[in-house]
Amino acid sequence: MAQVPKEHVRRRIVAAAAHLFAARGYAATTVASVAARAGTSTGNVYKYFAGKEALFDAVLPEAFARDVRRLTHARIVALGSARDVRELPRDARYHVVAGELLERCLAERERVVILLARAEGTRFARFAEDFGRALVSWALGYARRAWPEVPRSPALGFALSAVYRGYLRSLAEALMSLPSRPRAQAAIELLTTHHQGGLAQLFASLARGPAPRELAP
Amino acid sequence: MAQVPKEHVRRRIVAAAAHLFAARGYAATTVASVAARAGTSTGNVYKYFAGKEALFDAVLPEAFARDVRRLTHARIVALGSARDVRELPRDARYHVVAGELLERCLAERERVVILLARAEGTRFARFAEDFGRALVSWALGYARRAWPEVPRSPALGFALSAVYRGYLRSLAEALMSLPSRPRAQAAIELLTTHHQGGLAQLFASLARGPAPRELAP
Amino acid sequence: MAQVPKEHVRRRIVAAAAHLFAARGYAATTVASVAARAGTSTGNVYKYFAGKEALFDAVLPEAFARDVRRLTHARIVALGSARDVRELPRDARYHVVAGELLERCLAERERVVILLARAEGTRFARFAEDFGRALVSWALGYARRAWPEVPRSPALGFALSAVYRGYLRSLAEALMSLPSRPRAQAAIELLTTHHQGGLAQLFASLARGPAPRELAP
Amino acid sequence: MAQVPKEHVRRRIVAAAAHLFAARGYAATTVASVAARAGTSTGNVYKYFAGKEALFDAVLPEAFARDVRRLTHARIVALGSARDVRELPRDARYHVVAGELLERCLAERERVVILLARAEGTRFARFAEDFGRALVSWALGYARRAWPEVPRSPALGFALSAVYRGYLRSLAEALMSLPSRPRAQAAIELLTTHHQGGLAQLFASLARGPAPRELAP
DNA sequence: AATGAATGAGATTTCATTCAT
DNA sequence: AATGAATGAAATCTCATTCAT
Repeated sequence: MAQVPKEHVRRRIVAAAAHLFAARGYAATTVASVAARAGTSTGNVYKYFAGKEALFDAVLPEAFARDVRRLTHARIVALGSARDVRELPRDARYHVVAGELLERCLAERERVVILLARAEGTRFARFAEDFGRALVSWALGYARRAWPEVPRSPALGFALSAVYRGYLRSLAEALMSLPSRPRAQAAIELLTTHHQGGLAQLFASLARGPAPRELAP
Repeated sequence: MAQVPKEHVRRRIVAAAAHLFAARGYAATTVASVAARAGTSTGNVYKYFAGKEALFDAVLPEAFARDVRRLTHARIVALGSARDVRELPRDARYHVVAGELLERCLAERERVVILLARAEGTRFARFAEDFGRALVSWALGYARRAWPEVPRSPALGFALSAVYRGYLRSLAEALMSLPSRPRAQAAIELLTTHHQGGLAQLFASLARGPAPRELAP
Repeated sequence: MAQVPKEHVRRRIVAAAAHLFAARGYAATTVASVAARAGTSTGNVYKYFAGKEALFDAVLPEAFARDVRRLTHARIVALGSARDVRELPRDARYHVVAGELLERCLAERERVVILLARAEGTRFARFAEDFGRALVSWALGYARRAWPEVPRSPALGFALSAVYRGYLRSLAEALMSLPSRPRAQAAIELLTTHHQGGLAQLFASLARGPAPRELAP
Repeated sequence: MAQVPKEHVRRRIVAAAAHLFAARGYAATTVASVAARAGTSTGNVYKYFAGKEALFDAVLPEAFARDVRRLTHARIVALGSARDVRELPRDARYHVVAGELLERCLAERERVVILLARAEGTRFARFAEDFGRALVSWALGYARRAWPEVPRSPALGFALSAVYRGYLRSLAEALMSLPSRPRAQAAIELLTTHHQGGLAQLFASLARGPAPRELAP
């Protein structure tokens, strides 16, 4: 047998990498610093991972990004397909981030942060941007049912995408900064309330009509 | 040899650096690329600036950050001190980013972007975070006058700070992505509407009272 | 102007690399050793070449390999198409390596050596082997006209290919070891005499012709 | 723990090393790959050998190189001391590589290959070159008896040495590439025929004897 | 004795900074 | 003042060698 159980070290390396990637970003994190934080040597990291990229893949597998996308889409569809927000189960109301998605976000904080805000230099560099755009198109579909008069414009397209990206980033940072689970969840609910209140106000002002009774997702 | 006025070259270097820092971030920008874009040589950059950090200081002087902070604070105070939003001059209504601050943002897009979103690796790395926190404390003071029942909680503190940072970031990205002045301004107005609508909704829900007639800054 | 003419340094680097690649092989040569021999620093080598591979390409461009192949083929065709060796011009007689090919070999000794014997780790790793096989097939075509009874066998195929590769290698080494041009040329002629005498003997013995009267050990 | 006889493991390690050194060369072979092929661990290799060099010594002991040298010399002396080639025993005739030497070559292919062609980076790096020179001096002695007019010249010295080295290398490659014993032996005979025919031709031409009637390309 | 994880020196490559011209 | 070649420190990655189990 070897002197330390392999799996133990591997986990320590992945944890160290996740922490540092989330804290400083992929590019600014050196393999040496990961090794140091994991309590091992630079060379040894390469016993477990083929290289820095492979280490990143272990921290943030493609499947994770897929899940985030899928779960988010599912939430939007669920919220949007309800004829009226009042039909939604009480605690799901207004919340894009709820259910399984919320669980994942809380359980895998660092991954969410990296995916949404620290992926510079990786294949997910554009994820937040692309995802923001996708969210906008999903959300616009829903919004048009409530406010059919909402016009199209480049500025609006940009603003919505920025708003969604900002929302996602905020979620990521909440997960990052609030180690206690209930606090993180509370913050997410506040952020979502803000996000949706903002969208409602935005669409209402564009439609020049009165604020709708029920809010956008 | 050449009697090119020093100031001319210096400005070209600063402009090139501002552009590249804003586009790729401080760390990812090489001095060589700045020199190339400025149409001069690497070595010559060091005739004008002591090093990469000094170049950054020239692009984004402490005074600029101070101005952003001061002008923003002034706006918040102005909005908050009005007994009623209806007292505000018409076109300033609801807008944190307006007046001189808006002018500066539009005129010096790149600096704002760098300050709020591309400062990784510089002494402003935490600016957005700290600034977000400051905005929160200013805004909370105002909010408490309108919704005295709003409780204090770490989650709320964090959420507000995140919301403000997200707002600032969105502004930065709007400035970055929309080169046309009217579009950038339109996007900023939409972002501000969203931001303030969101805050109103957030405070209202916390106060469990009805949404107020007039919105928070 | 810079402190040293660029072209001068570039040439020194290429020359140093050519020397070391030829002496120790590509893989065993470090960029640092090339830089040292060129009288410069490791980092500076990268001002002139994108990397070790690019440096190799500069030392041994694809075109050089193509020329060696083409000129050799042309010689074999020229020799083989003569109905009788006695028809060949006096000084071309017997010589695969003559004319332009000989010139290139003498003028670019190190490149020939690298191509034929020190290319491990580069895209020319298999050049000598492939080239040997090609030479065999060209030469066998000619040989069958002179000795139609020559049989086919794996051992013969292998032996011919080895003989040709050995011949090429010898040429390379002659070029390497004999700095004086007349000596190198003299050695090449001797090597060619040996090579061709050996082939004649080989084919003759296979054709069951008489063994020559005299034999060297 | 395990009471596997030490000698068994040792042999497996040496065999694995011999195979890999012959296939890829000393420098390109990693100790880990040797261990893997031997079905043991890297660490354990160091229980049997002080290091990579010691492992090489075990694969290719000085005695082996000495034997190759001695047996070859003996063959040359035997061939050279016969007043006439016709006095030699039939199957030894013309063959430098025959008898015990041939046996050793066939039985210990890998070692011969390493010694003659894959010793880059070891103390035998120059063996082939030195050995070629030695062969030349032995052979020249013999040749002068048959062709007393053969002149001395640096080019001739070099050419002979190259020819011998090429011959040795070819033998090594035949041993490498032809796993079947009869084929390897057949190839060796063909290579030897070529080698000796070439020498005869070479000496004859130097002695101003007539060119042979037929010539290969 | 055996394992394979761990180490650290060295290789390639990048880039802020310096320096000769 | 201007140039861009030169330098050297640091990052990624490999591998011979050591060591805890």
